Amino acid sequence: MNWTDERVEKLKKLWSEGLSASQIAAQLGGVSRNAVIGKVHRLSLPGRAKAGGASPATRAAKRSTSAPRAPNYASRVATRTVTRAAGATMLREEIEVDATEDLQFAPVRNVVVPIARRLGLTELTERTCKWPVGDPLTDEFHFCGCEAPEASPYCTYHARLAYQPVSERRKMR
DNA sequence: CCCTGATTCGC
DNA sequence: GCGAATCAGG
Repeated sequence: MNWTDERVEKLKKLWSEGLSASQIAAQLGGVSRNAVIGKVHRLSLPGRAKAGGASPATRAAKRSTSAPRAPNYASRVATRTVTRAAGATMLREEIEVDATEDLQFAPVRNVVVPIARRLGLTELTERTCKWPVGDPLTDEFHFCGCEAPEASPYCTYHARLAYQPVSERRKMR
């Protein structure tokens, strides 16, 4: 892919908004984060004040991170690790109870869905949960994005919903 | 290990 | 000019 005017402008915009190089690369498509960084240099755009970790976006996200923890969060996903407050896709973490799934599958009340990272299709990696959430036709659509065990497309919670052993189905009733 | 931006240098 | 490889860091 070559740097058309449109792509360069988008790059400038996103970069000035504080998105990371990899995020920008994902949105532009067809380029690596290195390509983005290289281009940023060539355009002699202002670099980040401090390299590494704390980008503006990161700080902003961290600030709004102290959301109230859901009441009985630990019921069956207690061992889930939810430490990933930062990442390539630095999107605000949200505690959310997925009402739809509860109504559809869960017989047990108060089962809290793990923190969704609200990832877009392009931000998924090998170890992010690919459980789709919401209507793909709306912009609310995203993926769970929680940490998934190696070789699994879903996090432990969603894997249960995806692959239901007969034994588990009985419990569901 | 995950990620970040910065730099270098062959193409 | 481009961007992969590498470096340096959280």
